[in-house]
Amino acid sequence: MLDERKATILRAVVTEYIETAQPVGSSHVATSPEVNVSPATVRNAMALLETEGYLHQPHTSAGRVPTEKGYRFFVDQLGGPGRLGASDSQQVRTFFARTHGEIEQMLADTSRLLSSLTRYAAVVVGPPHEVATVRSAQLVGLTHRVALAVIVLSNGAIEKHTIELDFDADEFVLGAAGARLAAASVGRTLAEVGSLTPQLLGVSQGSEAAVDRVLAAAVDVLRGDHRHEEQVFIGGTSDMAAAFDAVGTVSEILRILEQQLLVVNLLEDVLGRGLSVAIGRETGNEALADCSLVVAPYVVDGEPAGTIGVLGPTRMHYDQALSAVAVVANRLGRRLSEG
Amino acid sequence: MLDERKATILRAVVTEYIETAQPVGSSHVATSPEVNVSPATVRNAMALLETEGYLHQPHTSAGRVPTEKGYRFFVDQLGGPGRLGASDSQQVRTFFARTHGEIEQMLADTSRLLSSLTRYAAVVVGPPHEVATVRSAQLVGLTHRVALAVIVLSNGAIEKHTIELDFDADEFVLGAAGARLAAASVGRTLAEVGSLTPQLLGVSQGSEAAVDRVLAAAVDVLRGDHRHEEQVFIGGTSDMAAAFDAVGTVSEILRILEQQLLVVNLLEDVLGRGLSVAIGRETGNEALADCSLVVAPYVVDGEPAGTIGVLGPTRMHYDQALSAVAVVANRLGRRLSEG
DNA sequence: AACTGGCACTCGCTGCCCGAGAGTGCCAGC
DNA sequence: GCTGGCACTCTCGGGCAGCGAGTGCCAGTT
Repeated sequence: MLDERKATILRAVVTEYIETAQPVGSSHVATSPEVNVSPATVRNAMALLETEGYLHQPHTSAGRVPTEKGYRFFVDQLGGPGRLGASDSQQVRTFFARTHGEIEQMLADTSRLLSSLTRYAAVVVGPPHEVATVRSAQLVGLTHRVALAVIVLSNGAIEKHTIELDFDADEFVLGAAGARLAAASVGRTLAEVGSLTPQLLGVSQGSEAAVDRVLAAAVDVLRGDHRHEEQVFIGGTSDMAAAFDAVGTVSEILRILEQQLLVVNLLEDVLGRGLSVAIGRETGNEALADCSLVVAPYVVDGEPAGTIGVLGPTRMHYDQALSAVAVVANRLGRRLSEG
Repeated sequence: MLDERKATILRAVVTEYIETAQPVGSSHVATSPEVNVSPATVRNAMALLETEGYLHQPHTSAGRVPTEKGYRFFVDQLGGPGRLGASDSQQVRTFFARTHGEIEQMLADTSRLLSSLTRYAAVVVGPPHEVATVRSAQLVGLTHRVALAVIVLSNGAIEKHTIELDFDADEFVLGAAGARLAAASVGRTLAEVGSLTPQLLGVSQGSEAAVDRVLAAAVDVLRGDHRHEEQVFIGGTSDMAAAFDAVGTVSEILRILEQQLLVVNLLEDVLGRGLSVAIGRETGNEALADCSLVVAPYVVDGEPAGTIGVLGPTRMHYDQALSAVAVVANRLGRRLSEG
């Protein structure tokens, strides 16, 4: 489709534009070491590249700027993530050697790591709580008619839900209900717990009506809420902002990032289309027309568990971003697998 | 200090500048209804206001712009928060009528409410976990040598800490240790639990050495961590961004907001100085020279529990921001008091 | 046939000038 | 003590020229 020379020239234009953010002209390309032809030849090639849709000319007598198609070619011919620079990979190594403790803290720190590596905004989507199994369940009374269901999951995450009761439940009732909830749910996933009602209620032996009512309320709450549970951690918005020059664009992007559910869907949609890079409108969001998104899933215990990604301008350093995302996803998955 | 006329003129300049972001000239001020003197008189007054440091002239033959001192006068003479507009106070009312459930969710939603009311960035600092008392404590095993201490507090918040053990603890040991931890900590504050070691270990009766070791590790972790526990929720960064015109400024502000600890200290420092508005450098942070901060504490069960605030440009709508912050702080405190 | 050098052309950018307009300070008069 | 008037300052926008980067095309060379 593109012969070797045109590919080289396109590559040079994209690289240069990513670096300088200025339209790049033929003579500049001709000085590049990989291209040893005259500016005139470059001009012919660039004119062709423009008619084929890889480049765009803001106005006559300006240099060329890559189109989305141009970036797409550039990214495709990179052929997957490369190796990380020495200091960066050192940073990743020490980060994962040092980090420990709560999973949320770790994911939040990971988003900071990723943004510090790439200098763009980083998104880390936590593992969905559905796949983890329940380790412990407990009901704790807060006020007369409000109790808290606290469920510890096998990956160290905690689900908590307030339960509003329409009657006073004393400590004893809550304790009994909690014990039965625990007995019925430990070892199962939250989804299973949610669809557990009939059997669970069937266990009723002492048949304290109050206990049954508490249990019903608890399971009800758990069933209702186990859907939008992916946690999202976003870091490096300041770096992202610095990469754009219109404050309006920045504001729009921030508005997107504020809607966590939307961000999760965005990443998973891109991943679902089998992409690891979405360029401009490929993200499926008009407001991100000037952005690119680099994503990767991470795998915990052999199962895809979550997604991480980097959001920057279309003129991002794709090679760096790809390697950083790949390495971090890999290490994060391994770290979470060992528990 | 300022006679009535100069005060009126200063007020008019500030109001006008907040509205238009353009330097305001004498003739424009003279058309304002509160000021019925000629432009020439206004000019004299404005020249004085400038020498006294309330106004600044970007260049000869431009209008005047308020200085920090000018804004300060303006804010002081507002004399506290006014009433909220009808639709805004309706929005607050329905928000607090509808909201329920987890405290974190409520605080996060509150930050969104506040940013939607003011169109600036909103910061909500959660209650410190030190003051709440422990309702329930539990140890749950995650892997062979990692356990999770789950502590439910009276305000519905949850503290969780991973405990890394240097030996294998079975379910029985964890259960026993958890029970003793619960017995010793329920009803106390986390700070008290942290300084509890001697007595707690003294209770040892069955004297299982493993149980004691787990307990020691647990208390150790709890003592170490009960300091920086205020959670921070930030909303409306996109609105904030839209209020500035230099992308560099926005990026710097975002960098501040990304450091949650710094934000907490910022708000509490301002509050500690007895201010409810910090203008420009009054915030104590050079990077916020173009920003103002409106803060208010909220009170739960008669005790100051946390802080909320709004961060916008120095030319913010102080009256709106003040009322919004005051009303939301008030309602939030009441909402959290009733549990 | 393909590449190259040369050339004419386009067009944005910069600097300059100039006039309009907004705003000021000051002064004399009421 | 306020006001109208006036001269002055300075920004802003338009118009214009020169520069330079960049282009397309063509004829010549290999």
